[in-house]
Amino acid sequence: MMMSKKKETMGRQRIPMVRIKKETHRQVTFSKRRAGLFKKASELCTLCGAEVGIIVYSPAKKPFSFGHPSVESVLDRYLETLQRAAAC
Amino acid sequence: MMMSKKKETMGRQRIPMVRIKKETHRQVTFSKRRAGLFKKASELCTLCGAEVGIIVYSPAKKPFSFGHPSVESVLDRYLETLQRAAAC
DNA sequence: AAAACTATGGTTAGCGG
DNA sequence: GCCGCTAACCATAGTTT
Repeated sequence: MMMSKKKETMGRQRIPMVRIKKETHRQVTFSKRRAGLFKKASELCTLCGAEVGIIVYSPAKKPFSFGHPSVESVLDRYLETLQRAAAC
Repeated sequence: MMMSKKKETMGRQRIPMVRIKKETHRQVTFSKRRAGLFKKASELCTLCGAEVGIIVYSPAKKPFSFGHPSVESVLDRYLETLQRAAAC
């Protein structure tokens, strides 16, 4: 319940850049920041014509991915590059 | 009455979310935003204990990568997952 | 658990060196 | 090209619904 009109929320607070201890809090932060990361990646693709592939494993080891034009195409290209380098 | 002092810079301006036309400008934005993306990824790893692998191809098709603990380990795990799914 | 909200920390566009 | 600067836009921590 809102008691005062001055400040409805505390706004964003600074958090120390270390592993978040509380499991539930860590999970919430993971969800929010994963969404933010994928949005940033999407903007990089749109603005600059970049191709991006991202794979993320959650603290619970669940996989999430982002790809433009697709994860597979970016991965394939990367693996090809590695093979070509190894062949030299 | 004194004239207000002119602002030294315009600060950050809003840019339309479409491909940047000017090549040099696009390259600068790519460099800045790629660094920002990798930093966000690094924070996600630290805060949440996530594992992240990112591959980016610049507009000039030059590859950049980020990985925690390493690109290879995240990629390997992802490819394993795909194989296991295909085997079912 | 997930979604909405909002103030504030953080990212970055535009310049200058 | 990269680095630093500033101001304004944007992401998100903390909170409520």
